[in-house]
Amino acid sequence: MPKQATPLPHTVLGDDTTCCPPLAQQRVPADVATALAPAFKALGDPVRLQLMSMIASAENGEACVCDLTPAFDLSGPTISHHLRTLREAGLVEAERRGTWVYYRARKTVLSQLAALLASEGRTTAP
Amino acid sequence: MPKQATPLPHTVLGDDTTCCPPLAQQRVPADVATALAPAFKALGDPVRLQLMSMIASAENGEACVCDLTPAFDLSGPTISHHLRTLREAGLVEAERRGTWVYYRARKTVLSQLAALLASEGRTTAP
DNA sequence: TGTCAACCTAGACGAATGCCGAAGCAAGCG
DNA sequence: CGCTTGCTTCGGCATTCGTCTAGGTTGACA
Repeated sequence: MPKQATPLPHTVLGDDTTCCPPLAQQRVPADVATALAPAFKALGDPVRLQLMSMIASAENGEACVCDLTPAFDLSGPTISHHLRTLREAGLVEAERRGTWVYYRARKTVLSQLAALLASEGRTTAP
Repeated sequence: MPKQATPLPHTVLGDDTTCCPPLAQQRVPADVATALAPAFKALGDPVRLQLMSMIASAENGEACVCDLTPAFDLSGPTISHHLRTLREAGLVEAERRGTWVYYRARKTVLSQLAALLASEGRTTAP
């Protein structure tokens, strides 16, 4: 019975992760770096960066794979593979509705990454 | 005399790149994605993410390699290779002063990446 | 000048990545 | 029921990546 109710077995990053003292303000510990690096790695490919943008900027916050795939000169399986990478990095989540699969951006995670890179957080508490 | 004053031949990203309508607000064009992806890829490794943080959060905004290397269980050349990757991604710049080499974070670039990931920019201009 | 220390470059090698075609599920439709 | 369409998974290559050891190159100092 390896079939269990494990809805999203991947998803390393949680929505509630309080992981975000700006990178330039406080040294990132090794374990945090290990947890966050996959997210940056997932964004470190032009195709995935575009996919991420297309999903995040889509109309209802979600995009159908059938709209994403024809935007590239790549095979369906390859796009699927990139989407899987984004999913496993915790950057998007997928949902099947009828025939089509929709991807939604996890904006909380994006915000965490943005906060980590931001130079000016609130540099000094008065 | 192939020795020329070529201080930083790599450095893809410029300080003045106006590359940053938030990813979730407007679809990232292919050429922009191609230009930015290497920066994210460079951050997509735990060691480099820590290096980046150590450099960016260092005292005078710069860190000596001699301080960075012993912080990891890795050989000197490996650290040097990671620093080179960060340098070629335009995230840091290096300078030799006497015996030691100092790395400085290019905070402008970091801010650009942060702005790209930020969900809330100023969503609608009134 | 010789020597030492700090750092980079060169070359090698196993592991991971990006890509594809083929095959497998899932939904819908005849 | 079977066929078609949408998407994923599987198995395979060629390429890139992370790491190492060995060998420079640069600067300081006796």
